[in-house]
Amino acid sequence: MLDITEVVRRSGVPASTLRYYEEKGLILSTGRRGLKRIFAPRVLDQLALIALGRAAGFTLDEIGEMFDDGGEPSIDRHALSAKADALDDTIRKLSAMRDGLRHAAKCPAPSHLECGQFRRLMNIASARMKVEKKRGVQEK
Amino acid sequence: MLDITEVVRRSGVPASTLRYYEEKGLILSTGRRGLKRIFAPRVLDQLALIALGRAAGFTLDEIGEMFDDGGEPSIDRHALSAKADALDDTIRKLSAMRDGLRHAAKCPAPSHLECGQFRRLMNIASARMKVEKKRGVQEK
DNA sequence: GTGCAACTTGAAGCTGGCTTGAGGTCAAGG
DNA sequence: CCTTGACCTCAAGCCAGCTTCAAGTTGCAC
Repeated sequence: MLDITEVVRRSGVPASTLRYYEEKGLILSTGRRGLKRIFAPRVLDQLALIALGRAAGFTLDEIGEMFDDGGEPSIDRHALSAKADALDDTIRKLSAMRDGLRHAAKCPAPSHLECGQFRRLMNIASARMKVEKKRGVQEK
Repeated sequence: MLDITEVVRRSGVPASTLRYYEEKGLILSTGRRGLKRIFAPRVLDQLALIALGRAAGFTLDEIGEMFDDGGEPSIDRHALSAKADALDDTIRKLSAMRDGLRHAAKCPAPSHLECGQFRRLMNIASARMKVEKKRGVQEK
């Protein structure tokens, strides 16, 4: 049994986040010592799985559905495939974008606007904007 | 010269967004007809460029720095390369994630937790979480 | 038994990129 | 001249995923 401090130390997840996850029903504390939450060691796996899900682009709500009533992971393999496909899609778009950026970086045209490839890229991006409702990729 | 309705129609960007961009200094209206904003046709290129930048993961502030005082694009080629590299990095991570998901989807282990590859993936994801301050990928 | 650091709670705040709403103004059509 | 309705402004709201804050408890060391 681990107290919250120990979970923070071993998972790297801040206490505030642990409380938030518990409130959301993603993890469960098994009791208290005084006020302090006590967690079963299993929570470390659950947190790793949450991290994985987040990295793969699942929302917390979606991740919540990946645990059964007992807190054991029971992941729909279809959902995994679907997410893999979605990732593939994202990857393709980002690759096109990367190639365009790379071209623009070394393109000899005086202004990027005079570069055909750059204009094509712009048009793709703005056409996507017209069609897509909401989709974002952040890179910090 | 285009009024805002025309810009909306031709760019697909909502009027509220145009006003927001103008407020942020990303685009400039060249005057008014009554109350209505009037834009130079150039704004369509600017909007396409903004869409491109957004799709490539630039923030609006970063995109703002890509226009010179006159509103002409003057993009630092180094910044483009750097962004391309960042995209590459993201693409690599997403690819690893996709492969892991795909494996998990067809892995015969009774629980994903018993699958070595899945656990490795989980560990990578949670290790990243410990190290990284803020990085996100949204899909859908 | 007392101090105090570390925990607790609930609510509010933050970031980015917009959207929405209330209330106001104006040009054009009838 | 008057209505209509598309635009305007400014402020507030929304989303996810947290973080931060103020105020309240607590276990443990002394």
